[in-house]
Amino acid sequence: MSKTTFTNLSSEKQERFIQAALTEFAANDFQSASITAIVKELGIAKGSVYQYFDDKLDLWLYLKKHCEQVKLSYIKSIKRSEYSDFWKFYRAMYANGINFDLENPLCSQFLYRVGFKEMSPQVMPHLNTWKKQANAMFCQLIEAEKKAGTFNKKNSTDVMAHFMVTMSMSIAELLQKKYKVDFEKNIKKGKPLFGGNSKELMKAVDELIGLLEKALK
Amino acid sequence: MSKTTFTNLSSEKQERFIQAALTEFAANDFQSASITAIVKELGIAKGSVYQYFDDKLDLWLYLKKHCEQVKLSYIKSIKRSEYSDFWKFYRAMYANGINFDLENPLCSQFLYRVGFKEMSPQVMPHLNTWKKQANAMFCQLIEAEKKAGTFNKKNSTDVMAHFMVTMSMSIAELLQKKYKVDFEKNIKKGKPLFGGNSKELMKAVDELIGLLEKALK
DNA sequence: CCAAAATGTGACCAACTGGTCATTATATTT
DNA sequence: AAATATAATGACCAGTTGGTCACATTTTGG
Repeated sequence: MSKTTFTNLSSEKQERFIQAALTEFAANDFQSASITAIVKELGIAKGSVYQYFDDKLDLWLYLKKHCEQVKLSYIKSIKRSEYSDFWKFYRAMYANGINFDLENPLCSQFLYRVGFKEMSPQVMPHLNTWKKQANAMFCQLIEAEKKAGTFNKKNSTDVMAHFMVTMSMSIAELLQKKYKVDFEKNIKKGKPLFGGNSKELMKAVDELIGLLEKALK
Repeated sequence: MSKTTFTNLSSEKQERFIQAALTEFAANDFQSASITAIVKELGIAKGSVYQYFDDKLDLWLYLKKHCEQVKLSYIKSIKRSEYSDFWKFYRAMYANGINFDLENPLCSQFLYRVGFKEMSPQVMPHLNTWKKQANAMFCQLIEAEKKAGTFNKKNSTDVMAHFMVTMSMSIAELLQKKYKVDFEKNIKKGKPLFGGNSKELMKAVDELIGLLEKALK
């Protein structure tokens, strides 16, 4: 997971490298992402990449861990115990997730790829870790809510968890459809992923959460 | 869309070719799918492919249309008017969809890729056509149900449609999670996608539809 | 039976890929 | 200032790709 040569680099250089690599890996899947394209963009020699990382997979894993940590920093601050109602808690978590998207479009796009689109055989063994974690977390939450009586006990926990995880992550697509947000364009122009219309956006989110609520409680 | 040279081929040869191409394009995204691999598998010359199709994209588009037609043949037989209850109708449609999966694992896997995982820039303009159609169809259905009073009028049609389409298509993932069905393995072994446990499967489907029903009515 | 049309072929091409490594340049320490 | 350790380089490699085209083979119909 990244050689000392990379960690020894000045943090500016590291950041520049990460940005360039992320841009490439956010726009292409593992197989198609090109190391050559990254070094060309950075104006460095290809050999340098292999002074920093063992190989392409090593770089990918580093980027993945990096982005996951950034995302985690947005989410872990929200605690269930600080909210009276589960759905208020859920909504707060969601809002933070959107903040993450707005402030880290590249990370967001890359993780979207990793979580939803990636199927390259080389990385298959390293997928699902995040989704599995999210799923496990939701299962735990749901069990607790069942005990508290706010969730329907008749439905199996894993189906409910699947329901929530899927809908949570599908919001992006809804927004693309409903508001014709063009993520790719926004990324290329350096704009925030949602182009700025967060209010409209939260309305759609609210409606979707409302549906979830009706389904599960 | 495919040259006369291909349509002139005996239907056995056509079928063999389609199977081989589909196998490759079901297992790899557009960029990574290899024409060389297809001709090697078939034992024909690479030049032949370009006697049949203009280029890689032309072949892909042909496969897409082919699979969509096969899928459509399973779905179009189900008519809303023949069911008293929307959810019975929906369930019947879903059962037919699963039949399609069982009987055409390669088509199914390929369409799954096209609809969910594909992001190769070359094919981007040709994506979403199916999803858009599905979405439009659901919007129409929902509007009708709203008028009949069986769907909640307070929720916007497009959010509801998104809800249904997303959940419908996510079933595959749920089954992978819940029953640890390994699609890739089943495909390689020539088994049906779900390995045969259709009963267990329909139970999960029923539960999910139950959740949808609660959310929307 | 032969000519003409339709199919099939595979060596070949340019463009790319991830990865290597001997060499050079730059810091750091003695 | 010399010696050593660290970092950067880019020509080069073997392997891949989609696509071409002059040629060989087969099928067709007069």
